[in-house]
Amino acid sequence: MSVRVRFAPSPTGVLHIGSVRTALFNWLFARHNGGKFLLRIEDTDKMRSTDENTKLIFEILEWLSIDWDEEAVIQSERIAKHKEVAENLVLTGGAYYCYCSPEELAVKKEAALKSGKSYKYDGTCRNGDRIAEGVNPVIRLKSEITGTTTVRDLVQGDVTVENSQLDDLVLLRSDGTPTYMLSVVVDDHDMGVTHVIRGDDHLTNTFRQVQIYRACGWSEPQFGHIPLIYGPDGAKLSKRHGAVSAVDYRELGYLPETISNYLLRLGWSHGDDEIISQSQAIEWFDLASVGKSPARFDMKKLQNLNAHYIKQRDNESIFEYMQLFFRREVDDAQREMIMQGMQAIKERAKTVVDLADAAMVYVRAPIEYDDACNTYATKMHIDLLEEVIGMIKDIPEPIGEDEVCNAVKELATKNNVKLVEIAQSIRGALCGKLVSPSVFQIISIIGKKETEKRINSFIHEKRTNS
RNA sequence: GUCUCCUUCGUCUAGGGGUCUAGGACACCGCCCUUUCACGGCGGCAACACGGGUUCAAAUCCCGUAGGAGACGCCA
Repeated sequence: MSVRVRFAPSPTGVLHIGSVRTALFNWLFARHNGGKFLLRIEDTDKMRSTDENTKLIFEILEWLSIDWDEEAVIQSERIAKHKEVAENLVLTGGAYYCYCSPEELAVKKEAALKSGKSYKYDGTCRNGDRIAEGVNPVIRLKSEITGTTTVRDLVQGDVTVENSQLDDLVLLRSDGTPTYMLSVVVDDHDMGVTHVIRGDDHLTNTFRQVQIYRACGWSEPQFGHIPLIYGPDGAKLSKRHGAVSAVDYRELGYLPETISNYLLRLGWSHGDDEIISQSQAIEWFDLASVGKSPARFDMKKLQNLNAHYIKQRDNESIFEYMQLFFRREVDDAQREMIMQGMQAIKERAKTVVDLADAAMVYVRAPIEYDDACNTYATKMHIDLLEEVIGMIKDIPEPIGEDEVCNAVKELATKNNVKLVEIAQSIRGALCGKLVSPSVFQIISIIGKKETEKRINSFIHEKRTNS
């Protein structure tokens, strides 16, 4: 039987980075096994689901080159089917109507909590002999109360629980809508899902779901519960840890290949390999190598990987991506200059945002000067800059990097100062800060006129200030 | 509280009885390169949670303990 897996996100919030990993693992598993990767949007909570979130799910998957097979299933369109299954189950004796009101249940729950016991539905209506007038009943599963249930989990191994720990879960709410537990089982069955790979927060739900499969007389899929991603403090990754949505990472300037590679290595490994391409991932991926222990999200390692993939990308494609982060129009001439400086700025960038930022030195004069520049703006430096301007005038255009470099070195020797003194003051004048690619490279790219203009502005600014 | 799962450097991990004085990567520190910052190169620091077994031999197998996490909804 060929493999069919699914990714079933709920559009009640922005797609969590942990969900993205679940999608990735499912996709890799399907592609590795030559099976199908299906998508199902679990939008039954109409109050909290939004079209915007649904759109983002598609968008992020496409961004990560995670393609799905067949048409995405919209869960809310299948409610009638879920309902039918629940009602059939009542007919076959696998489920029953329960007339206990939420208020009654709340009282019992409170009492259980008070006496220090864990709450479980007590089965008041289980025999079907109780009907309360004027109450819309729910449908509950008549689950096994003796024996044990074992899930042979592909990641976690065999996990067994006493059936007495489980209670009769609600399948259909009093308003006639199906619960999550029912919907997942019915949909997975109807979609022919063979392997359910999801976060291990669902592991204990699995026992309940298995009971539903059995009550319906359906064969169960295989399960693989992968550990969740935690924040740096070891708790479930959440908003307070910073970026949690996949969209956030895109906006922070991370490349899709970075995200895939990083997420894959979180909890899964292939020997000592760190840099893994998508095709290698497909070739190597297996559930057996997924670790059982949860992994913490490490932003530093993500950045390092991103820096690696930025260097890997060709200039054209990275420029396209950078444009999302430019806060101004970039004309063809400017584009040309950025392209010339690309290699230099790629080496320094951790994110595409860094890259877009760094590219600005080729595009425009500094908007303001960092305080640090003052160290290289003493009278001596200003005088030296005057000389630099004179010196540059003598060099014919187009001005070469080595030429300026040699000329400035000569100037340094002549004035008996270290090269760093002149280079840094030029840097301050050209960039407004003391960190940038080679100043000689910048001069050769932006040209004589622009160099002169920027240095003059700097001199003017620093003279009037002092 | 009950149930379930987890536990190797700060972090991600390799390892599946002897090849482990525990390997790699990120981070950190130092040196080299150098006009700054990076990049790159070289080197360093740093871990088998604890306690009992089993065995000639345990990071590896078993049992406890401790710690952590998740699940216990008419949410998904």
